[in-house]
Amino acid sequence: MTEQIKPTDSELEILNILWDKGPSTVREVHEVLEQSKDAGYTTTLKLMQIMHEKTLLKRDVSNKSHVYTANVSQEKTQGQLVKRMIDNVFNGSASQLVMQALGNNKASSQELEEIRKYLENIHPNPKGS
Amino acid sequence: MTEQIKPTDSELEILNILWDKGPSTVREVHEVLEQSKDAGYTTTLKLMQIMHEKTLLKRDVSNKSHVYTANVSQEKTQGQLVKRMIDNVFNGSASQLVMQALGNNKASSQELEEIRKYLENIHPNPKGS
DNA sequence: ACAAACCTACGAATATTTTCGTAAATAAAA
DNA sequence: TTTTATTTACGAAAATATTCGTAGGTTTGT
Repeated sequence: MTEQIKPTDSELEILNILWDKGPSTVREVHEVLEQSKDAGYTTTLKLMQIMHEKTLLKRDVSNKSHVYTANVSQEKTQGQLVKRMIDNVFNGSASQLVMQALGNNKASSQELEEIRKYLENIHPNPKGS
Repeated sequence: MTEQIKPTDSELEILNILWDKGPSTVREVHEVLEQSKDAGYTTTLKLMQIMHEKTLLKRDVSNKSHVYTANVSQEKTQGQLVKRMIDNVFNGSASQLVMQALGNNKASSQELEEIRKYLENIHPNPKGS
């Protein structure tokens, strides 16, 4: 069994920023975070330190301002979160999750088109709709 | 804005049982729960009482053993959880979630077929571009 | 050199979630 | 009736997650 990645909501926010920006200092992460929520600087610092202890983040201590990097891939993390949702919320049915994600205008028509193409690749439609 | 349904993991387990079995007593829920985890009876009771306070559950007190029912629909709850995942994990892209859910053999070929049919039936509302 | 700004580490307060022991009431069994 | 089992209510412990103040060190600006 591969290790379970289970970031909390706050941790996920930080991972998102690091996946987006790449290696960053606490200050850099905090400045992005501030735009959407209000938390003190040391709160962000503490969170990232904890994430480092959990090995969710790597860090480079050679400079005064430590530089943190995500130590789990976005793909793999997304995969585990989706799998968990399929199991816990959709009783193991991936298709039910997909349909829920496609309903209610959650996806634009452009996105729907993307998905159609993707589907044809992994499961070509013999009739060619 | 509609009320936010945000069940915890434990609460979701209970909701799943109630959605599946319909109105049930604490004992009935607990017996199902026991099969997959080990927790004491009063733990289940307390959880369901809290869920009732939060109005996640309704209850009928006319008998000695109270009968609980889910007070949120499975559809709506699933929808909100999926939307939250799209926002927090996939930066708002439903298609990315879908592709993640379809990759890595998370869906059987039968499921893929279901999804393909579902997609053909969708009449996309052109709001995104 | 001195002060101001910045950074980390640490500990602890808060908040939330999960767990369960115990007491009181009711029902069932003996 | 007396005992045993079942159920609720309550409170609080335990576990986890989030927040922040403060101290001490380093760098930067004057």
